Amino acid sequence: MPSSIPDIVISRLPIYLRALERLSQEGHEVTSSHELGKRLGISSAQIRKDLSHFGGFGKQGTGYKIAFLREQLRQVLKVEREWEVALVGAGDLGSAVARYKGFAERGFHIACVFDSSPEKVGRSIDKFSIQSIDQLPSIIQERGIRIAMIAVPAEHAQEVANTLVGAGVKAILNYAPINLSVPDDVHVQYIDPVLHLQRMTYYLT
Amino acid sequence: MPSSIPDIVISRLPIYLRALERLSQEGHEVTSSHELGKRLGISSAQIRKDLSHFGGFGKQGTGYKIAFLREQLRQVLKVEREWEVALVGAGDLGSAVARYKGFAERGFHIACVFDSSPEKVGRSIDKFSIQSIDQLPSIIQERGIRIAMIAVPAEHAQEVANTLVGAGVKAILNYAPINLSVPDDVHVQYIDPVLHLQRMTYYLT
DNA sequence: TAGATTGTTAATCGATTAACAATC
DNA sequence: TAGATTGTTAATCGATTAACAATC
Repeated sequence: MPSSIPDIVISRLPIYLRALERLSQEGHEVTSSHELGKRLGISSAQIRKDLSHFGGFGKQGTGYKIAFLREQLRQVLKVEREWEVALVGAGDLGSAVARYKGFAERGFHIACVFDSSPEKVGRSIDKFSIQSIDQLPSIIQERGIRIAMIAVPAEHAQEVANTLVGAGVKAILNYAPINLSVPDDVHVQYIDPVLHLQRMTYYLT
Repeated sequence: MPSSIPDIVISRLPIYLRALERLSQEGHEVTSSHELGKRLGISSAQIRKDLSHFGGFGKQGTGYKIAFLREQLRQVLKVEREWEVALVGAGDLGSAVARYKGFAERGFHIACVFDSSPEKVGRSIDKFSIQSIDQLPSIIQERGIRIAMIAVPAEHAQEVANTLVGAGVKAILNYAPINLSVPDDVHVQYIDPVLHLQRMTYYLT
């Protein structure tokens, strides 16, 4: 009954996964909820509780085998496979996103890049040829793409989201500094670095 | 007694502020907790409760004057002023961050850019001349910079953080996909777009 | 005035933590 | 075995929501 697992638990799993991959890189083979918690600033009880939603991955007395737990988390999160992602917006921000290597390195492949500006259509960013937004629905439907990133100005983000949803996209990473309205079965995550800075200035001085 | 205000309340204020600025742009002059909540997917009760920590900004029967509430929130968050920010890392990611116009537009000015690579030192990204990381402590201390962004590879992020903290930085926006250990009086926020994508794939299919 | 909406209190809900039996 | 650490239950803690008097 996956629907019974709180969103907040799901949201922490990628953090655990990232830490496990780092520990693995550093040559560790085994870890414990205590060690993991210390690294992440999270209580060991919370880590054990979160993991217990999906099964017993550890052994009393010894902890967790890193390679095993990592693989389990990858499967739970469905990131043991590769995903194709559509990118909308080929301005400064969209170009930077398209050039960022970190997505493909971690299993998210940019499959197509769209822009509404006729001057940009046909040009390339790295290996990506920019396509017209008019072609977005047919291309996304044909390739069965479920994930998209929005990197257009705030004033166009909602209409782009509507188009994406209409084309069957179920997960949107939104770089535009605006909240999107989408149906309940569509997931949205937001990236707005300025917002993060504004969350810290309150505490300064 | 600002210390009594929950972090989670502070973290929502920039979201409210962003929505208010948008409403203002769209020509609205007045709003209500209900309208704001509908836009943001947050209950009106929560918005009223959050705001009430800082004072009574609204009027019964009519709601909130957008310009006034916005100004109040800007002062609470200390973003009515301009802030200088240091950027560490001038690789692909750091260059993209340096070129991003959104920071300055919203009051966060990149004041200096550092890199450890001798080949990069002396070069420029846009108007920023890349400086040696060796000069970081003295420059940050002289200019009294309190906020920094880290855009270096994960394996160097912790040492960069240590240097920044030593130089007096109290707020760090970390683009490296790794958790940082810092003293209690230093605030850290994280940006890792892949992590956000991994938070959505769980729900797909 | 009547309708609308705030600010706030009390109730509910959910998440985190503490504690410990089980067991490696 | 003795020490360590899990998985889980119960207790605590904190955040969200509901409700409403106050009042514009």
